Amino acid sequence: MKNLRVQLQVQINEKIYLKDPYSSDLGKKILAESIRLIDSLGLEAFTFRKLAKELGTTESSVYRYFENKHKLLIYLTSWYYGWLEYQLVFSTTNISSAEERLRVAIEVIAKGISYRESIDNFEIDALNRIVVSESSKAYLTKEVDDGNKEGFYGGYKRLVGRISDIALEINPKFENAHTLISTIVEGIHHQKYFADHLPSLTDLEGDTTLLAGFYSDMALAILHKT
Amino acid sequence: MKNLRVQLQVQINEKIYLKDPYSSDLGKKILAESIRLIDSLGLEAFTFRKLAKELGTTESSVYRYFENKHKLLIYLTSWYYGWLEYQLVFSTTNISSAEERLRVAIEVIAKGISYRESIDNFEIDALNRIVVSESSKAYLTKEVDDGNKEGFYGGYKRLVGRISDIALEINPKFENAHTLISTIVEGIHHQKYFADHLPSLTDLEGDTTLLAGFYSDMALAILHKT
DNA sequence: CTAAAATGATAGTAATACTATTAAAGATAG
DNA sequence: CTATCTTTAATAGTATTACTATCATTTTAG
Repeated sequence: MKNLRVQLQVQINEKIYLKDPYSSDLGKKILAESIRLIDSLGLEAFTFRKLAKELGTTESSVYRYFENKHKLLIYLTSWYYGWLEYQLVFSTTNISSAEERLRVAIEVIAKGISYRESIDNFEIDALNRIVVSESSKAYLTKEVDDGNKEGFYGGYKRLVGRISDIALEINPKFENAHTLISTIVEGIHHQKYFADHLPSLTDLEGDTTLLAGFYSDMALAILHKT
Repeated sequence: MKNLRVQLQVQINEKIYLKDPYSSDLGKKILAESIRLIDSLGLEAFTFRKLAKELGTTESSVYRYFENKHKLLIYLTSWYYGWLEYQLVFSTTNISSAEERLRVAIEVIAKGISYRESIDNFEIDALNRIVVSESSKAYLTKEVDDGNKEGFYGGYKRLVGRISDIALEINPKFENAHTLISTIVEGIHHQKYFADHLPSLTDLEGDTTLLAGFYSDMALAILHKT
């Protein structure tokens, strides 16, 4: 096993970008800095002009990589879900119990990406926060159907599909696996946001273990009931 | 009982608007037309200029009522949740079984507002769609904490609080009532959206009875398990 | 060393998100 | 019924956003 070096790369749908940001230095800097800026300004106040200024480059250079900030957001969330999928597969192989695998899967979603897992020097905490507070804007738009046809949401769908399969192992007759899992994934994000900003809408305080515990219990309760 | 006439009015936090849209004809037209326009253009492409044009009035007149389109969105969702709260109270009084009340409550959320209930001549279907696809943008913003301090999200919180109370009647020891209910309310909206736009993330096809059934079963499963 | 690719510099346009000012209409009170 | 107060309309203007285009310069790869 010596000298085993794995080049791990999240595969992103090519239609999301104009030019692969991983193909150049500037591209990678655009990703890293946009994570920092979107996190600090919020998606609405974030602009390519501000991004370019932070990077000491020009607007037109940024536009060479992404058509607009919405596509960039889709890129970032796709990257995130791609990474989580890897995380998920990695953490659940060799666990024979489907119930245990479901618990682990939900924990992965609740924990998000952690520092030691990340290869690129993105600010992972910031990316986690972006996913919590901005990711639903990636699909809550009038262009969702076109984007869906182009496969922009494939990463998210695959993740939900994979966990749904685990749920179906637990109860093959359960008819709402996708509904259940997408509810849980969205739920985790919303509860984290509520814990930080609208605490009367939640009982949790942002503790990811408790959060994962709640949703695991809920999933198992309904999977066993039906 | 003859001549019983009730003036039903949803109470809206005064800080949301600059001038009460219910206080004038133009104000009411702004509400009605903005519902139609936001539904057809989406929030991003919706502007006060376009709204004014549709109404045959001017931008500055619209700005006299609302500071910006975000506040207008908050107004519309507050109105919606205020109405739903009334709906909820009305539909659940005189039901002695807490379980049955929870089922009815979830059905109310899933069904949204229906035509015969509406007093103002808003396009109710359009408002229901706006809530599904735009309402989370009302709080997913950098200004959420200020807005929360001003009480902008009171309607939503009260609704969740009320249904949580029903859940607690069923199981007084349940510690995650708010988490459960806000998950369900958000879940209902997301599942409706997924059914229309990202069907592989759901198993339901937009049938509100099935949707309500799923979430009721889920709620009761976890309320009884714990 | 040269060609090709990538970036930088600069400019420009249409639309957005407002604010301000003044004129005209409508309602209301004495 | 007129004076006045409020509301709306008309017009203008500003800073910013969201791009697109062009061309010069630098970097990189063969």
